[in-house]
Amino acid sequence: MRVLNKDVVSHTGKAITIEGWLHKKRLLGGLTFINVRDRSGLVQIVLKDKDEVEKLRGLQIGTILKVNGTVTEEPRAPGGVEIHDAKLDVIIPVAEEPPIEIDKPLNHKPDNLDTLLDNRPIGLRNVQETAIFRVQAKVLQAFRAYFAQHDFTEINTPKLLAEATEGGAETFKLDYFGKTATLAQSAQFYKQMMVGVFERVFETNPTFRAEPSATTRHMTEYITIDAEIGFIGFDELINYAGGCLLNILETVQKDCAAELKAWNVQAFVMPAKPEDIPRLSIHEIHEKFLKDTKEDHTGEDDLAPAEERWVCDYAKKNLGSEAVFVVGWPSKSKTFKFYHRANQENPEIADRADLLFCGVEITTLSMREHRYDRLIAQLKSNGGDPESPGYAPLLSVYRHGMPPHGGWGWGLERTVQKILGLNSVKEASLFPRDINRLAP
RNA sequence: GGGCUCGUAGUGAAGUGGUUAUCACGCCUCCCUGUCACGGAGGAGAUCGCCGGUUCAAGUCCGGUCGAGCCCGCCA
Repeated sequence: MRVLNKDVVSHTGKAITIEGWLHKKRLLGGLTFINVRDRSGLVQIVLKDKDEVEKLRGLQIGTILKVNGTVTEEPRAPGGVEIHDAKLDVIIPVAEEPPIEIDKPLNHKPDNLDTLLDNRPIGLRNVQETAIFRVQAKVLQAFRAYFAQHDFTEINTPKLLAEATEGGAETFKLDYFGKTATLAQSAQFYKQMMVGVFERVFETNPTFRAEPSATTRHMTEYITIDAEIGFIGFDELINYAGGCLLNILETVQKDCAAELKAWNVQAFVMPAKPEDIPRLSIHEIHEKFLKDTKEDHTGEDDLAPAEERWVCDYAKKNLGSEAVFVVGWPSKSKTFKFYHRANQENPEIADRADLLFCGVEITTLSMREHRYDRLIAQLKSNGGDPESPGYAPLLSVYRHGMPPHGGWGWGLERTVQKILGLNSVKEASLFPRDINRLAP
């Protein structure tokens, strides 16, 4: 009966069996320490018998071991217990040394990102790398818990599509039995259709963008947490997103203390709800801040990356928050999609907010235009053809009753990147895809 | 797509135009009974990304090429 490493401590004095990977050898002559890794962590084994030590000669980290021994209390051991009088059973011997170190923190300097990612299958065994993805799994759990608490239904929508209709991002095209298919750049239309069914839906879905972006915050494939909520107003939608972020941060801080410590993460500065800051006032105060430094370009319709970084820094120092909602997006702009809804009182402004966290946009949320006639008008003025078969499924649900609704697309890897303070979003993806990388 | 920077053992780094390219980790051999980045002695491992040029002499300078990183643009 196999005992997990994390449970070894509760078997003190007993003979047990553990199984796992050889993680570290330290030979001190008459005394040898080895660490064995399993899914629950590491445990230390003490070998005094020369024959047992000899079984490990020439064997590298990664060797699969079965170990029988007695759990012994030992203050000098990590965790206070270790395994004595061990008999080793080498299940799978490994002679090849790992291409990258797995028993001490890996180099995360941008210059070495390529090596880090090339050696990903083995490098991920490094406990500090593993920590990134334990946090990511926890963030996903926190999303699901939050959605469950608020009565959402989890859905899955197709990623192989006949044509791109949402506009904006470039799509990947591929041969589909002689026709051209595209990879989904968004679940937008499908989740709106599902509002007509479930009212509240969410999906954790892969998203594909054929943008030639080479930055620390872009990948060609990433995970979006899409949510769409019916019978809701703009303020309420913002509150849901703020509550969701707070829930994620609290969950991670509570359940991933060791992982955060491994990455030297300080406690988050986060109020119950992040402030709303109008986009134009960010331009204004940022320009004032820059004064005669003209290093940064201020975008007409969007925030420049430098402004996103700056406003989060500003909010942390002055507003007690590492997150802000940027509001006040123009409705007469290419950033205003045909399905967006303009503000009732001020039609020049969209009911849209971007959630910035630690200097990067992690979420875009907006109210959707739910009135059929206005939707058609906006589609036409954006150059879309309502007769196009790509729009037919979406438009049909509007004719059969769509409530006021809104939702968001939330970047999972960016969220984890910023929680852990990683340089690049690619470090928060197991096997990232970018304009140059399609493997491993 | 534009700009800038960088390519040196498996990994991370040093290297003023001048002997046999240096160091740390890892690996191999030996010593070592409380290590936990163990320690000590020795050893193997590099066509210095690639091609060409300048020079008596190139890891070093120049040009090209391939690869990577960062910023911008685009995008989320």
